[in-house]
Amino acid sequence: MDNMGQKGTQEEKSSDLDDATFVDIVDILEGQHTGNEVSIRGWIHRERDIGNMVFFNVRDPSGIVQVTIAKDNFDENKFEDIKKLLVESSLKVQGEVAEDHRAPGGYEIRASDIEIVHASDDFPIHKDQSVEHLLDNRHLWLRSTRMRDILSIRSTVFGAIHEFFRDNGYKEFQSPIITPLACEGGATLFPIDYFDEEVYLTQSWQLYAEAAIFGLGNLYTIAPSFRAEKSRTPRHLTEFWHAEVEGLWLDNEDLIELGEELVLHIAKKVLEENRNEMENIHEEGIKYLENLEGPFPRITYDEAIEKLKDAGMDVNYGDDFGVPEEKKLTSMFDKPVFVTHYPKEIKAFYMKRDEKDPSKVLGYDLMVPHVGELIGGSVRETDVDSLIDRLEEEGEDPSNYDWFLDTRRYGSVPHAGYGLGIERVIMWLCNLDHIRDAIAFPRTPNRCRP
RNA sequence: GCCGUCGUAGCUCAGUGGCAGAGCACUCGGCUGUUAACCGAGCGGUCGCCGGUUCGAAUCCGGUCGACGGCGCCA
Repeated sequence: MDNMGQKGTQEEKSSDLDDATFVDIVDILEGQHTGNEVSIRGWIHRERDIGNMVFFNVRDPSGIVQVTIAKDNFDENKFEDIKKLLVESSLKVQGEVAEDHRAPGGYEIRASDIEIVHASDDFPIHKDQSVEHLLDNRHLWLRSTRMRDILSIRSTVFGAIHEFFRDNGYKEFQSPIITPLACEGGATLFPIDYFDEEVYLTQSWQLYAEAAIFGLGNLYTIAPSFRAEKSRTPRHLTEFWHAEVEGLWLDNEDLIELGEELVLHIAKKVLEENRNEMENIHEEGIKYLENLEGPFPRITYDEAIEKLKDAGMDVNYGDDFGVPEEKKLTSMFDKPVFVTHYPKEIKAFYMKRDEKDPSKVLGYDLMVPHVGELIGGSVRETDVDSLIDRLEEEGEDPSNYDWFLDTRRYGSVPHAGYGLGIERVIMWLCNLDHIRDAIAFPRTPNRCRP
């Protein structure tokens, strides 16, 4: 750096921008710097040139403020260079902050000095944008205030999950991503070539966690899960972030409470940390979250079927709920709803049967409007012979699960756990039309780039 | 996997059998208070691809590829 070329040296001499202290734009908009000389750095969000004056809306990660550049304050060449800048050019600006009703946001910086950091090429995203174009240019669309807001909320959600489980004595445990095992019965796996052996990307951390709790105790994770299903819906990703938990000695009621408390904690943290983002993304959601408290309603599968029949829907005992059923059911409650005690035939092999009614399993789905299933959880089957029977019913070869079955051969104990789809939580909080906006670089059946 | 819609300029779209168009972006010119500024000019095309019908195809027909929307499957 001390070996810079001669070009521009004179300019740097007259500029304080190289060793300036930069302020966040949000603080200017909150009136903290009014009347003061400040420096900011960021990107040109919009640009208007009216001849002898130029207006930039400059964005940094905290906000957007108008910068006014009057020709009189700059030498002619510099002013011409500034006029030529395109949207998304990066720059440093020094100037006085003024409150002015003509400026968007009510404040502006009257520039006394500008350093062009990089003059942008013609930015591919303009005012007319199709879904396809924005997805093709996702790496650039991440600069939008919309994606910034959603991904800020996402960051809070991840933090809240870690905080909740750690505060409740759960340890973080990592399972392998590469695995020879299926886990969820129906879901399809992505095969990978592991030195000429076909193995898979994991669908779930659960089976490995069930082995680890016997030593470590209660566990959780946040990890990606992969599903090779060509699901063309607004609620599915092929790669999604999965919060999973496995706890010793838990029964179904404990597990319901653990799910409810997690969801309430996430909602509380987002309200605390992302009020501004929520106002931009889903203002009505703020009131909903403020009023959200436990307990959430709990109904059994049988009750759900009855309610749907009473509402005139054509459903029969034994059916799993499709989109129309989920919509109807969730619309009957003003909070997330737990549906418990599903028939064993429509649930995974590892779920424990209810002793009071062995046709049902001890587990639940937590459902919310617009998104569907947020959490799926269950008490785990602890009897090795029952597990083998269920695996055979699913057409699986129990010998592939031998190490897992060992967890039931050596001091088996009651335990339970659930999985939460984090993008679905974000979709619910932000009222997103599509789950792909809940993640920076979504992976769907038709798209795995950029 | 099934059903549907759409592929024309960098972007958003119009054109439905007879000269390839508009708005925005970009370039140039004008403008000292703009608000995704405005005014004038310019630049910009393998009409997704392959084949067929026709004197003539962006347009009609067959196929194919891609994207998007909905269902199913699941978190």
